[in-house]
Amino acid sequence: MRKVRPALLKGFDQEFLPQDQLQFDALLDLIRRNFERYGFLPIETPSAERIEVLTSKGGTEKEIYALSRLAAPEDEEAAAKGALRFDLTVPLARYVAMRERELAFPFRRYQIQRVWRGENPQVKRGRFREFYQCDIDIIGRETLSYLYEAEIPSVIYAMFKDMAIGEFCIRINNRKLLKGILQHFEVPEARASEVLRALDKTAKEPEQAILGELGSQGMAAKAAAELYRIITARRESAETLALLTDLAYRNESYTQGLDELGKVTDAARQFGVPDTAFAIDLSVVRGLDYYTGTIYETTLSAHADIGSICSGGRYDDLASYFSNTRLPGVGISIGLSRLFARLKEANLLRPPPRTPAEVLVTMLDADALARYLAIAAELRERDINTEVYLERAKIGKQFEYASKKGFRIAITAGAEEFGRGTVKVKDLASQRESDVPLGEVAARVKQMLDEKVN
RNA sequence: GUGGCCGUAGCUCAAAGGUAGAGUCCGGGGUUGUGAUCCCCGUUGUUGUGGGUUCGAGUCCCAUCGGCCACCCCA
Repeated sequence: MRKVRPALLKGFDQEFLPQDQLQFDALLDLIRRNFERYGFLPIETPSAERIEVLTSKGGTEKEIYALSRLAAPEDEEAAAKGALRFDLTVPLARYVAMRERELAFPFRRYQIQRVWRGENPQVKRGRFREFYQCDIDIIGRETLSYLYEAEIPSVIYAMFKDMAIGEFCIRINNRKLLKGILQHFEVPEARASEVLRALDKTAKEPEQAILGELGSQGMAAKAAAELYRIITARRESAETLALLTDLAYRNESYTQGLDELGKVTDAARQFGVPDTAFAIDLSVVRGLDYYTGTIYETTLSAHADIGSICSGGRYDDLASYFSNTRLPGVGISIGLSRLFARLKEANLLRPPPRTPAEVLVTMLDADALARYLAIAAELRERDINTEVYLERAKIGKQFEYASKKGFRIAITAGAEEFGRGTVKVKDLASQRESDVPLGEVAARVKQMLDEKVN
């Protein structure tokens, strides 16, 4: 029979060997645990949504995968109603708009699910067509206190501290402030997004390249240089605020943005985020379509090349396309697939357990199966994850299996041991083996496992 | 979508126009009931696909498909 070549689809290639999956799951669990610590509630939404819901914001068709059956007749295909979601924010907006009357506001939810984008994948940078996002958002009804904007850095801080992947910096900026600055430099509205995009590259590109870009957007050389200087000033956040206050640009957007930035950073400190972990950074631009106020971007201090590991911001009205109620919100997103890929590449992840089970009960004598199963049952009763080797195989092969899979303890017993009322308990790492009376097996295994942790 | 690089065993790669190989992995063995080392044996290929040049093509030429990288954008 002709075999089908086992192969994956470009960009749909994130599957792991069990050992890597365990490591991935550990990272996911850590993120979830921290979200829950702050009282965020879990939700999931369907993988596919109505096309008009997904495209309500416009401009994203290119990367959206539409749904259609393989055997669909042409007319049906043309009428495809559904498509795979490309982020978790649009589905959230739809979700909240649909359930406004049942939810408790401010609504705090976390969502950890896959999303799909038809862009060119770049494996080395952790970019795929199917990937996990971990989002938290806080949605208010009509109003939402700036204090929630200050709470977000606190969640980020707790989470990445827990991850123990080195020093990181939560860089904070404000879209209104940026808008005010551009207004001051008389950048026309139509050119604003191009200018911001250019400023967003200050970390990657040399000054000359950016000044050139600003010039081609119509800025005078002197103004461009001045703008560049302000945007790239790196100071303690208090100093940056003082500097911005001194500039005293006279427009509403600037004044309001500066006020918000001051209040949010001040409050973040009260939430316990140390000054070493955050900074005001005017070159952070982020999500031009979404955010209207505070924006965040987090990077690792020792691994700038990894880029942003978590980003988000405040928006005035989440569900304006779906509801008349004004729903302001603030949230962040972690690209988990990307984060995992990059952290693993940089060797920053803790090694995972090699198997979820700690004990392997070998089968030396198939006739004694009942006794092996009884030992395993007793261990599981005591919350010790245990596997029984059920294939008839030479004992050497069973130990090889135990070693490869990473069990910590193997239990072996045959007629000889059972005759004495004992079993052999072996620590696989140290290769030490001892006889243990049947009644004490669980207690002894538990003791060995506890010792190893310390 | 635009530009550059690359397709040989499951994986990493040799073979510079003349019989397709190595390492690794995987499987078996090294006499009674103990794994990571070592030794022996073994499986694996329409050289991405199609055409052309040649006595002869993995190698040269053309086309095509696939992959990687950069740009755009973003997680």
